[in-house]
Amino acid sequence: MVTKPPRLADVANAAGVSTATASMALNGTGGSRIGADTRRRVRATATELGYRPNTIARGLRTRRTQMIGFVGDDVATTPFAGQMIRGAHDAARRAGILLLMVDTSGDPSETGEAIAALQERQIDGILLATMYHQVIDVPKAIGSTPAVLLDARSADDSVSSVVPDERGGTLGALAELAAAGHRRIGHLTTAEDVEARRIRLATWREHVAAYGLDPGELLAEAPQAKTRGGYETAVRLLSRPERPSAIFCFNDRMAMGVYRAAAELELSIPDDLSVVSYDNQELIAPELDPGLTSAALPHFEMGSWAVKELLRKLAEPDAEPVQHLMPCPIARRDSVAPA
Amino acid sequence: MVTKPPRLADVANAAGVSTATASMALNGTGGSRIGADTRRRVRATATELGYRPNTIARGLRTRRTQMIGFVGDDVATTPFAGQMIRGAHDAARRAGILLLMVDTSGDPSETGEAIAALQERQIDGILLATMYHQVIDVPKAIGSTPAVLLDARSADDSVSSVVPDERGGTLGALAELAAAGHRRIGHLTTAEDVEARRIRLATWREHVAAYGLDPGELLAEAPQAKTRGGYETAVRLLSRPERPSAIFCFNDRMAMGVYRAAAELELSIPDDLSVVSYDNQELIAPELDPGLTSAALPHFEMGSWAVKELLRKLAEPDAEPVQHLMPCPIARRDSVAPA
DNA sequence: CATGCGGAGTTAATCGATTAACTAAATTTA
DNA sequence: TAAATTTAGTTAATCGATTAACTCCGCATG
Repeated sequence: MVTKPPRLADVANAAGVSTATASMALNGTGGSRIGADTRRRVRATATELGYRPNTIARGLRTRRTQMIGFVGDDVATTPFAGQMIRGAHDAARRAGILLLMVDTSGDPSETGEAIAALQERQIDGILLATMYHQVIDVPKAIGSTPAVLLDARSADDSVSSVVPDERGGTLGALAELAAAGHRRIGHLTTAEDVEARRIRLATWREHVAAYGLDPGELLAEAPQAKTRGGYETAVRLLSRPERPSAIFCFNDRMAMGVYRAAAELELSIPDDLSVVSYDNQELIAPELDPGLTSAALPHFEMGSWAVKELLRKLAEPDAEPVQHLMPCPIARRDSVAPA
Repeated sequence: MVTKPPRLADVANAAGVSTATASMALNGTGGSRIGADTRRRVRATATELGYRPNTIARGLRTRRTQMIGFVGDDVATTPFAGQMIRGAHDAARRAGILLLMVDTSGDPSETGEAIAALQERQIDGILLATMYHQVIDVPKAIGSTPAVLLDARSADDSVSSVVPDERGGTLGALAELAAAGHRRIGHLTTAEDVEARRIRLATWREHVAAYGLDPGELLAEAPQAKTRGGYETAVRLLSRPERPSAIFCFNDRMAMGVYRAAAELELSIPDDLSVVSYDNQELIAPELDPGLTSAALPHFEMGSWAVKELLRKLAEPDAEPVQHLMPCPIARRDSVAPA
């Protein structure tokens, strides 16, 4: 037999008070209007009956559903982004909030529909996440719904956002090599025109310029940031007359190609060649042999920061938007040796 | 200036009808009670005003929120499971339903809380997903909420579920090798006691028995199903007097270790050694050189199957639970050559 | 002694939809 | 022509909470 879950009215009845009193007793609202023992009695009755409030009914009245929307472009699929969801999820959970997920499969026309679907469900706010660090226009469908961008910055900074500190991460990775005495540090980059490429490349150029080296000799570009591209480009770079003593790779997948190239050219990592990289992808960096030193993309931290910022926005609607750079800590492993 | 979104009452007013008529006109309910031109007029007014129904209010009345809960134990983090979420998400989206996600971080005591949090929000049903194929007890917190298990089967089959057809996938992988003329097929397994290990191992044993081979000679077990374990175990297996001409690996990470072992023993894949594996992990199988032939875990398909089954349950509450085996198709690459 | 006030509640309105029950006019049927 | 049925709506109840406005009692104060 299926018994219906108890409503607030059932609790109120059983405790011999009105629903108003029951509501105030359970929520601790209404100040001094509720006596201490009435409050205790109501609470006990609620526990006894196994009362759980109907958040839908409450949301209708209070205009707060304790749900926030997570809109991602293909986010659920990409491997690291799971951490972004988890970071957001954890911070939300701690505040008694649940995540309503929508994935747009990278189709921008779907984004508007996704946002509308969330708004129909009266979510309290929206997290807008992109698959990789980029600059976007905030979809106008957002309207006045509080929102925070994740792994993206808005062109006009009208909304709070958090992105990885790519420059800091690159400086950190290069510092690992510099500390080991490397000067001639090569860079393997990708031809894909993304924010990450731009910043990592520019930061590496600063380093090269600081040592008065020729970037042309030390830079190589693959058409795509994949293992094959890393392999082919590394073979070219390492076959040049004056090869670098260390390589900074655009990402771990390319670094995987560098390992293959080094093996083929009979260069031992890290003794003949030190390697540092970016992303710290969990299925790659620790699994390579030797373990790859890599600047970590702080997806988890970005996810929870975004939720906290959204909660702040909900608490103080007039607060100024904040653009946050999240540090990329270096995961030290065994791919760096003294020059 | 922030104008409030229009309510049904606003549409009804603007169209000069009652809210009841407006509701019926927009939803197509109420049979012939609404005239064709009234219906048109109401619809036009709704579009004009940009009316979007408040699903929360509707849900309070209809007891359908068009949301389903997705409870995972660490699911968001694990790499393949993204596909499971996406499969579920896609199927749900197509039916106008959104996914409310909760992750329990693998903590069983949290599962009850997670389910309660979802029920408070009046979700229409629950998807209960586990990180890897296993047999579980259905948490009693579920109560009478319609539920479907994902990548898990309930001990008493009281709830619908979908799991990968591990036996079929193993047979398929072995058939790849058999078709290439291999007889002496080794198996690298893991010591971890999981459902997948049991079925893959038992199915491989059937094959060995069918050819009258000695399983002891051809089987090797690593403590964990990781790259290092695969490497060490493969070195042992391939150094035996009569080494197998092909290896079936428990998973792709172990296969990655086999590749390393083969390189070290100067065996060329696939000419000296054919390799097939399981999981078809997207960051491993296609990235290895040569590409690894692997039986795919159909996470996406399981995700969407589970949603469809849940929708069926919602439509016909008295339907019998179904235990579904989802086929594991073979992803053919270049790691198999004729014996 | 009347008045004002704080304490402890209750009553009833409200959030934004859906839907059962009712109504009035037009049309068909007997 | 009167009764029955169909058409095209309207009115009001309802879902399960929250909360503004009101009541009632006892006590202190001028």
